[in-house]
Amino acid sequence: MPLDKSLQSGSTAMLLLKLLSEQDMYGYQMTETLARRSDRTFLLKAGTLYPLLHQLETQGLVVSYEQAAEGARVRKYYHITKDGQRALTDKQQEWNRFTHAVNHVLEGGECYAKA
Amino acid sequence: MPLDKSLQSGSTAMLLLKLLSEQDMYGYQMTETLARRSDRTFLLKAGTLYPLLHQLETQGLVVSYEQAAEGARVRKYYHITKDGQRALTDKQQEWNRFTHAVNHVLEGGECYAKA
DNA sequence: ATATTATATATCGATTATCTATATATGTCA
DNA sequence: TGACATATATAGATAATCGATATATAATAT
Repeated sequence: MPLDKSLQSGSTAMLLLKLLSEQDMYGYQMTETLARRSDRTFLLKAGTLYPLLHQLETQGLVVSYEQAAEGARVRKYYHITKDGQRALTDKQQEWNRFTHAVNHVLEGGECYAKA
Repeated sequence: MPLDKSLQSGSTAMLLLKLLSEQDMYGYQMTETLARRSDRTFLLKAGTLYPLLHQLETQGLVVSYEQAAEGARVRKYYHITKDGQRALTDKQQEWNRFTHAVNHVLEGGECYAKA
C-alpha cells in the first residue's frame, strides 16, 4: 500500500488533531502549545493554521463553537469528532511507517527484498 | 532556529543524497533502490525524480556523467559533491530535529518551557 | 515476427501545503 | 496615546509532488 502523498508536508493536521484529542482548544492556543511542546520547532503561522482548521471542519474531523472569556475577546474553540479520532489514529500509523522507512534508508541498512 | 520549511515535503532530496553518498547511481537505479530499502514506502515517480536530480545538479550538490553499459542504453550517473555531502549532513540533522519534535507532541509529553 | 513488459530519461500542467503579507478587532501596560 | 500581545481571517506567492505523456532500447513471451 502506498503512503498518503500528503503526509510528508501534511503532519501538521495530525499534530492539531492530537492536541484536540487531549482537550478543546482555540486556534491561537494551538499555535502556542505546538510551539512549546516542539521546543520552538513548529512555529505555525496564522496563514497556515486557520485555513487548515476550516478544512478540518469541512471534512467533519472537528467542530467549532464560540465562547466568551473574561478580559478577552470571544474565542473560537475546536472539538475533535469521532471521525477526527479515527483520522488521527490513521495518520499516526502512517507517520510511524514513514519515519521507519526514512530511517531505514538513512541507516544504509539491508534491503527488505532483493531486486 | 526555525526548521527549514521545505523539510516536511522535502525529505526526498535527503534520501537521494544519502544513496549517492554510498555510490554513484543513475536515476532509475535510485528509484528502485529507494523502493526496496523503504519496503515499498517510497515509490518515487519519474516526474518527481528527474526534475529533482536536475535541481540538485543546478545547486552543485551532484554532478552527472553518461556511461554506456552492455546490453542497455546509455545511463546517466550522478555523483555527490563536497557541497552535497555537507547538505546531506545538514538535512539529516534537521530530519532528526523534526522527528523528535513530532514525537514529543504525539507522546503528549510535558512542555520544554511553560507559557 | 510481433507484441508486451521492463528499463531509462524527460517535460508539462495540476494539485496541495505552507508562507508572506495584509486586514481587522480587543485587552494590557507604559 | 501608543505599543504590544492576543485572536481570527483571507489573498497571493512559492515550492514539492504527482499524473499524464513522450521517447527510446533491451528482454521476453506468444
